[in-house]
Order: sequence, then C-alpha cells, then structure tokens
Amino acid sequence: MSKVDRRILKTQEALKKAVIELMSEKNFDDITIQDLSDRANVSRGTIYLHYMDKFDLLDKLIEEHIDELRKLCESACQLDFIEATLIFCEYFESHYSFFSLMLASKGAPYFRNRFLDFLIEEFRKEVDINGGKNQGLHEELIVRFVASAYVGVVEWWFMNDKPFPHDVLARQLGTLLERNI
Amino acid sequence: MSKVDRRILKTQEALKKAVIELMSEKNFDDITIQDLSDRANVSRGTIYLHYMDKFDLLDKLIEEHIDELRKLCESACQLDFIEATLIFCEYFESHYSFFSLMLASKGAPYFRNRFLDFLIEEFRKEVDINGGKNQGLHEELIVRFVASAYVGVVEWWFMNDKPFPHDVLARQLGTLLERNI
DNA sequence: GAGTATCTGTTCAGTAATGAACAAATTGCG
DNA sequence: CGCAATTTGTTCATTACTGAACAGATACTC
Repeated sequence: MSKVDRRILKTQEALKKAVIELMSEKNFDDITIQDLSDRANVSRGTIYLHYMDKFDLLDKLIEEHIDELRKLCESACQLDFIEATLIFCEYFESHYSFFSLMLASKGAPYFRNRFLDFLIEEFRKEVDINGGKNQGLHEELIVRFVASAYVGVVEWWFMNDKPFPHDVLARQLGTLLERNI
Repeated sequence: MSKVDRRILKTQEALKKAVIELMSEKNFDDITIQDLSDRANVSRGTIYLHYMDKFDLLDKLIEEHIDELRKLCESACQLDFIEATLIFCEYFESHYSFFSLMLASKGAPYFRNRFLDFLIEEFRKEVDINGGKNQGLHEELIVRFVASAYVGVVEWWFMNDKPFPHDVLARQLGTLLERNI
C-alpha cells in the first residue's frame, strides 16, 4: 500500500477530533458542516472531498475503531482471555475521548450497537460447545450472553469515570470471560 | 490587511510549536531541519517556504511575542502599573511553554536579551525625571534599573515554577514599578 | 584521512486545500 | 402560512504543500 499524503491524514484527523469534541458539547443532529469546518479549521468544501456528510464521517470514525479492535483480536488470538482483555482495555484507555463519548453519553447508540455486533462476531469464533463447560448449551445464547456482558461492563466503567485503572478492569473482566467460554 | 490563508497559519503554528517542544528536549544547535519537519509533520521543503533556516524561525517566533507585548503596552498605557502588569503577566501565563522555556532554561539567552531591550525601550517612554520622585536622577540609569529588575523577577518566577499565581506576581511587581517610575 | 552517513538547500511536477460563488434545500420566526 | 436566514452540496481557479530527486556541505567512524 502506497503512503497516504500527510495532508489527507491531517485533514481527516482534524475532522475526527472535531466531531468528537462537538458531540461532547451538543447533540449530533445539531452539529452542522459549518461547525465541523470551524472546529477542525478546514475549509467547508474540503470536508466533502473526504466524506459524504456528517453521518459518513461518524460512520467512518466508528468503523476505523472497529477495524483496529479486529486487528487486536487477530494478534491476540493465542493469548488467554486475561492477557487479551488487557490489550483491549489499553486500547480503550488510549482512545478515552472516543470511547467515553460513545459509551458514556446516552445520546449515542450508534456505536454501542456496532460494538456489540463486533463482539458477537468475534466471540462466535471463540466459543466451543462440543466439549468442556458449555456442553449442551446453545451456541448463540452463550455468544449473546458474553458479548452483552462485555459491553455492559465496559459501558459501566466509562459511565462511572473509570472507578479503577484499566488493568484491574482487564483482569476481572478477563476472569469472567475465561469462566464462560 | 487581507486574510492569510489558513494553510500558512497552520504550517507556521505547527513549526513554532515544534521548535518549542524540541528546544525543551535538546540544545537548539542540535535541532535539525529534519527534526522540525518530523515534529511539525510538515514536508522539509515547506519549512524553506516560510523561513530561511532554524535561526530565522526562532527569531520570528521571538519577534512575534515581542510584537504582542508591544501591542499590550499600547492598549495598557493609560492604566496604572499594577493593572498594566497584570495584563502582561496574563500574557506570560497563557504562553507558558514559550516563556518558561525562554527564561527558565539556561541555554537560551537569545530571548532574555531581546526581552530586556524591549523593556528598556518601553520604560524609556514612561520615565519622567522632570518632576516627582526621580528628580535629579539620570534617565537612562532609571530605565536600566527598572528593566533589569523586571526581567530578573519574571525570570526568577519561571525558574522557580511559578511559586505563586500570576496575579500575585503582577500586584507585587506592579507595586515596585510604581515606586520607581 | 578516506569513506560513509547525515543534513542542507533547492528544483519541480503533481496533488490537496482554499475560499468565493452559486442555486437549492432546510430551518426559524413573526 | 410566508419571508428571511442559515445550511447544504457543488463548481472552479488559485494557492500551498508534498515528496522525490539532486548536488554540495558537514559530521561521524574506522
């Protein structure tokens, strides 16, 4: 893959940062292209060179994070759940402004659902009903159970402003995952 | 004055920020154009579109702050010394990374001298030896006295990591200036 | 001191961003 | 409702930035 022009990256970074900032200040529906242009310090027309509209911008922002998480899954697939969960929680931590906004603010169900779908997809690869503790249980039920639990815990962690460090979260969440998959 | 293209401002801002950051990490002489290019995330050639070399960049950065201070002088000329000093100290505070670097780090005499010259120039406008407390004293001596004292106090304040808030600094320094001019 | 690596300053064709202008759509208010 | 103001999405010529290339200058190493 050939290198992307740094001007493109700068513009897109500025716009992603801008939309996160603005979403923490007002409802997404109330954000105008003008707002984004002003906040990102980018010409209004430039936005249309990269995105269809503000929804496209938000979609791409979300999808990029999902992609990053998917890559983490691949690289962490041979680790146990506690170690793997730590890697994920580090990612949550290092993109705090995004995840906190998307999970802690009530007005953003866009991401929550996308995140849940992603987890269902990933846990489906991991679950094994043929042997061990989950013998006799319905596969899809287990997947739903674990994925929902995961989202719920992470959501709670962000909504309560990180009541403890991310490595503690990782260890406890990892333990619970280990027990159920 | 017609508006400056925002791309120009962005590039110059990035470079000014970069040089301040780098100067806090290494000696100015050891900073390369490449370093600046990398840190500012700007093409190397772009630097030469704005500045002759790194010295020119530093000069312009310094001169811009001096110009801002000069503007503050003009707008504060009818205030008393305590109020005027407060305005200046607010400016120091809001550009902490610059002034702290330029005054608190021992290896940067560039700015200290420029700052002193500026203060001499400004105090010369204010001093009055014809009547009042300074009757009979040599004008240039008073100017030097006050300007040196000013630099020394501000330098000390930054070197000691702001031992008290800037408004306290302003009140005390302002009182001393009032007493001498 | 020779050889190598890095840094400098410049050129240049290609690309992205700009801002102004515009008509059409949407919103807000009396 | 009707009018005004704002927002939208697009166009276009102009401008700034890019990255690659280059020769010459410095710095580093054996």
